Amino acid sequence: MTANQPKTVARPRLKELSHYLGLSRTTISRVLSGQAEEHRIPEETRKRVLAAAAQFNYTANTLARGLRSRKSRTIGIMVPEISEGYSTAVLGGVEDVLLLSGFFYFVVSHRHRSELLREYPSLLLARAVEGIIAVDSALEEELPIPVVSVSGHHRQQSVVNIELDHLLAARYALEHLRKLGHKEIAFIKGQSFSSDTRARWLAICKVASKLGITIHPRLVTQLEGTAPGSDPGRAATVQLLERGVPFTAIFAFNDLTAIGAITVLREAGIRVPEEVSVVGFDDIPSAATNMPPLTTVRQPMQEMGRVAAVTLLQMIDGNHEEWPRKPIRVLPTFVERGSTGIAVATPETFLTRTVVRGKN
Amino acid sequence: MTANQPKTVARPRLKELSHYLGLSRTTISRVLSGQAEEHRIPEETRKRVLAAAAQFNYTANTLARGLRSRKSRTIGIMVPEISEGYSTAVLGGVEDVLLLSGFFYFVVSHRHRSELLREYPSLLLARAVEGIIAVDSALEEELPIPVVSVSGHHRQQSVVNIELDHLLAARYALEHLRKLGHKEIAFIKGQSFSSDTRARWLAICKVASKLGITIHPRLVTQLEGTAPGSDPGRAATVQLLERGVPFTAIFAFNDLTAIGAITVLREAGIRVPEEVSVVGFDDIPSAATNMPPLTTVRQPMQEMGRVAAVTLLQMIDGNHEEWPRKPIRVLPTFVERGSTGIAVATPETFLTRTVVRGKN
DNA sequence: CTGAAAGCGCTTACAG
DNA sequence: CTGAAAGCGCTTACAG
Repeated sequence: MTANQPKTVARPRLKELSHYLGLSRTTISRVLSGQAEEHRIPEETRKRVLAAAAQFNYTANTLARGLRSRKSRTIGIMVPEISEGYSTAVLGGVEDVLLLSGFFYFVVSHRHRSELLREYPSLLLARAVEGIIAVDSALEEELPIPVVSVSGHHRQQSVVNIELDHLLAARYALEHLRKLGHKEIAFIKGQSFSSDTRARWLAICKVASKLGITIHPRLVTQLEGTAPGSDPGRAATVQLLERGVPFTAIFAFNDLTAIGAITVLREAGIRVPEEVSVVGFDDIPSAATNMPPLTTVRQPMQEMGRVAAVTLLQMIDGNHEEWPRKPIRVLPTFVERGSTGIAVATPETFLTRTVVRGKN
Repeated sequence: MTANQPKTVARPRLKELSHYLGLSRTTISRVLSGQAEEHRIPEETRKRVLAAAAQFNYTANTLARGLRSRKSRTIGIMVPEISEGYSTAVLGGVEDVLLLSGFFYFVVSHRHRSELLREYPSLLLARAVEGIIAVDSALEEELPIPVVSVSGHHRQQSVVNIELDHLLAARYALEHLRKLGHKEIAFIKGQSFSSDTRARWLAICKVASKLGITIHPRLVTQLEGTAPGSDPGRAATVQLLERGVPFTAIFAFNDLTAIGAITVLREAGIRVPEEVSVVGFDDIPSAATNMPPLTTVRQPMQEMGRVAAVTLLQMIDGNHEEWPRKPIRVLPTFVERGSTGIAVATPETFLTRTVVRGKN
C-alpha cells in the first residue's frame, strides 16, 4: 500500500471539489445526496456541482459517509453454502432489488457449522450492515437490526419470515401421487438442521391424513450429514431399500435428494418411473435436464429473494410500527415431468433384485 | 432508525471500554489489533483488555477502522451471474480463503451488461474495497487497486490472471475423441463476450492441427445471447443440424451447452453416445447426474477461487515488486463418463431423420 | 440560500 | 510502557 502501487489516479475528495467549485463541502454534499430541494439550493448551483462531480468522477467515500450518517447502505446475507443452487437462486432475486436501491451486500456462508452461525451476526454488525437476510439459517439471538428470513421459521420479534405455503406444496405432491394410484409412498425428510424440514414434514402429515394416505413409519427416512450435493439422498434411499418394505413412490426433500434417489434406484435395477415414481422439491435448473426429468414442487426462489429484499429495505427505512407482523407467504407451483407415472400393481417385485449400495 | 427499533443492546465503543478499564483508547486499540508486542504492553494489561472486550462483546466498528487505517479488509467480486454454477463454485473457493483472513466480500453481478461492467469498479472503489476478483469478466480500465482475474485474460499491469491450461484441456478432449475414432467433430464456441472463448478456441485449433484433426468451418458454431442455462446450447445445436454436414461428435463450450446439445440431439432422434458423442467443459455438479452422464474437461473451479483469493491477499498486503508478473496456470483434468463412445462408421444416417427445433 | 464547526469511532504519528 | 491529540472523509445540527 505504498509508493509501489502502479500509477493511480487518487479518488477525489470533497475538499478538492470544494476548492474547485468555490462552494462549501456542506453544499456539495447536499446536492449529491439529493437534498438540494429542501435546502433551496438554486438549480444553477446544483448543475455546477453535478457537472464537477461527473467531471472528476467523484463519489462519496462510503466508509466516511456510513460512519457519519449511520447508514452504510449495506446488508448481510447468510446462506448455508454459497455454491449450491438454492441459495444462489435466492441471491439472484435479492440482487435484482438491492442494486436498484444502491445497496451492496456481504455474503457469508456458515456451512451448518454452529460456531459460524453464532459469530457471523456479530461480525456483520461490526461491518455496520443495516439488515440481514438469512437463507435457510437458524439465527439464535435477537439482533438490533431488521432480519428477514427465507425458509427460516424464526420466532424473534425482529425477524420477518418469508415462507412457502407448505400445505399447498404437500397437497400438490400427494394429490398427484394419489391420482396416479400410489398408496405405498416413501418419504425422505430433510436434515434436522435444515430449518424447513419440520414445517415441510408437518404439512405432509396433515395433508396425508386429510387425503387418507397412510404414512408407514418404516417408509420414512431422513437426510443426514452436511455433505453437499446428492450424496445424502443416495444414502437415505439405500436405507429405504434395505428396510425391505415395498413402495411405489418417493417424495424427496429436495431435487438433489430426488436425483440421488433415482441414481440409487437405477443402480438397483429399479426403473423410474415405471416401477417407482419420484417427486422432488425446489425445481433447481438441473431438475429439467435430469434423466428422467424431475416431477417436482417448484419454489419461486428468485421471487422469495426479491420479496425478502423489498421487505428488508422497507424495514430499514421505515419505522418499527410498519414492520410486517406476520410471515409473508409465497406459493409453490407443481411441475409434472417424467419421474412420476402410474403406480405398479405389485410393488414387491423390485425387492427381489440386488440392492446396490450407494457410494457414500 | 429511531426510538421505534426493538430494544437493542447498543454495540459498545472504544470510549466505554476505556472508561471501564481506566486505559487509553490507544492502548486498547493496540491490544485488540495485535500490536501489544511491539508496544511492550505488559501481558497483564493485555489480558485485562482482552477479557473486557470479550465480556462486553466488543469489536471495532470496521467503518471507522477502515476510514482511519485505509484498510477496509474488504474485496469486491465481479461475476457475470450470481445464480450460475461456474461463478458460485469459484466463489466457494474464494470464501474458504477470505474468511480465515478476516476479509469480507461484496458480490456484484453484471449480467454481461456493459454499463454495469463499467460502473461497478468505481462503485466498489467508493466502497473502499482493497482489491477485486473478476470472474469471467472483462474489465476495461486500469484500477488503483490489485485485481485478480479468473478466466479473464486481461492485459493490464495491475491485473493478475488465473488461467486454465487450455492447451492441455484441448488435448484431453481431442485425443479422447480421436482415440474413439471421431473425425467429423463439431464445435460449439462460447459467446463472443465470454473472455474465455478466444483462448479456448485458439487452443483447440492449435491442438487439432498438431493431432491432424481437420476442423470443418461448417461444423463450427457459436453460442449467442446472454440467456442463462442451456438454451443457447440448444440453439447452436439446432443450427448445426440444419447445416446438414455430418458429424459424429460435438465438443461443447461448457457443460450447460453440452446438456442442451444432448437434449436437441435426442429430440431429433439421435442417440448419445451411440450415434453422436458429446464432450462438455467445466464439470458442474449436474454433469455427473445428467443422462447420459457427461464426459467433460474438468476445471478446478474451487481451486481457481482459492488461488485467486490467496494471490489477491498477497498483492494487497505485499508490495508491488512482489506481485506475480505472469498468469498463474491451473490444470484441467479429464472426466470420462457416458456421453462419448466409439464413432459410428456412417454418420450420415442421422441426417435422414427429422430435425426438431429446440425451444428457444 | 450558505457555511463553519462538530463529530461519527476508530488508528497512528508523536511525545514522554 | 502509555496517552493526548490529530485526522481519516464525510454529514448534519446550528446559525445566520
